[in-house]
Amino acid sequence: MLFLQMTISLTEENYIKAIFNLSNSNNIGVSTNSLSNHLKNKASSVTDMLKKLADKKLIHYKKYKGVLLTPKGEKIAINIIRKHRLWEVFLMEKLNFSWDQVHDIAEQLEHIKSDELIKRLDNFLGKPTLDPHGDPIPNEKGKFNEIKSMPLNECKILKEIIFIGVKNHTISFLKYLTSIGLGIGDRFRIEAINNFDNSYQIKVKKNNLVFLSNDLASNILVKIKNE
Amino acid sequence: MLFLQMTISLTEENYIKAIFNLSNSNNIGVSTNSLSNHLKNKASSVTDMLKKLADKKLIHYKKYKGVLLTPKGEKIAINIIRKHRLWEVFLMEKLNFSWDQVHDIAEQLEHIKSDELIKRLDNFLGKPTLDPHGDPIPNEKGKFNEIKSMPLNECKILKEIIFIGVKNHTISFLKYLTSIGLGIGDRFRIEAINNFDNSYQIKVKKNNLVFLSNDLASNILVKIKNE
DNA sequence: TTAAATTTTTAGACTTACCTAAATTTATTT
DNA sequence: AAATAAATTTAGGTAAGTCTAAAAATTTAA
Repeated sequence: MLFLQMTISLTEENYIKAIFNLSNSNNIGVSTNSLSNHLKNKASSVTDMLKKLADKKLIHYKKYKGVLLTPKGEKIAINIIRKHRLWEVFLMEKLNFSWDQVHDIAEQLEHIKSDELIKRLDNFLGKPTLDPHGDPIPNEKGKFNEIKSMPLNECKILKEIIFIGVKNHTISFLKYLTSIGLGIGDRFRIEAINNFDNSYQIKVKKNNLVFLSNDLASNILVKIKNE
Repeated sequence: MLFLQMTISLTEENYIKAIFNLSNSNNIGVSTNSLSNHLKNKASSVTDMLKKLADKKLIHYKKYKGVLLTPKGEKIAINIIRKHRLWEVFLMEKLNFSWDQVHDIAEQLEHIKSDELIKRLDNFLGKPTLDPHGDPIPNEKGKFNEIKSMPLNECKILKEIIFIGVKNHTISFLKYLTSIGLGIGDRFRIEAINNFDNSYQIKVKKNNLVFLSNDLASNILVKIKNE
């Protein structure tokens, strides 16, 4: 049995990435026009490429109906995003670029083909889980750390949650967090959710229970630990 | 007055690099066939591209006569080589790749377009002048450090010379160099060349005169300081 | 629910970078 | 200096990825 390694062109990679980025969590297909706008190509060119990607089983495509990535296509998209974000970390942390300079360069670097390179780059950077813009970096298996702001829509009472950042960067907010004993990197569990005002009671490691108002909770970024 | 930035495709870059690498120091044009072999393209394809590069004033091309790079073309070639070698240093020194793994990856990375990136990478790596294979890395202006093994064919008596490496890596050779007071990084001047046996007398900084046999001299790598 | 507007696809063409086969030029031999 | 061999170019064709213009399907609105 012979397995041929399907090659994916740079252009195809860009279409796959665009489809991924334009996909909503609701499973509504991405329209030809939105891809056309996003990629700055004519809609007719998009249609041509969609046929090609469908032939390669990277997308589900029904004429006039918009597209979604297949699992195979999604894996490719996530890998490109992983590479993009790791390179952004490299550019900012090692080469001291500012956040507004890195995108265009990472856009080129994300297409470099070498799994070993990305493995080593990941290690070199200390296996970061967030890029400099605060976007999550999927791991080698394509798994994203779930980074959300509270309130969490699912029941996460049982899982360990890590406090990884804030939306509101005012000094007073940061001081308040410190005063209640919540620092970046702290792990906690939700002990109770008060349905009346959507406030939380959380237990920070080695500390007492802490009360979080919904307003406060919605300004912190958390990561739900990968299983 | 409007200056249009000429864009050079990846393919064109590879042709320019190939022409540079196949050019001898004697000014004999590179043949279509040698490019065809080197690039693994048919000779007819090479001819097509040569016409295109000539239109862009990147090469001097006369039908049936072979090609040479114009100063403009050479500048581009040297910049690609600079990028390639800097990335190789990065891959080996920062990501711990072995020398046989880096070429293919650097072959991709050399085409990333960003002057600022290369400037910062160069700094990050400590502005190296040699890549891991011992090949010289041209500086930002495209100037190569002259790295040669002795005997030097030109008269370099007056210039300061830096001892930067050895061809022969045996312990006994290295021990001998140490014993005569010559270590890597040492600067010296040639004080005399003995025409009879092509041996040298050199003056190492702050030391006495040292005698170098031709045999010994031809096993050390030196850099003639850029003016 | 039919007409109008919008979206998407089809059809046909262009450019880049490649190919094969044939023609031409240059180099080598006798 | 012909004749042959080798190198190079020309001519015509292909695939990828784009385009414009026109046709078809879908959606929106009267």
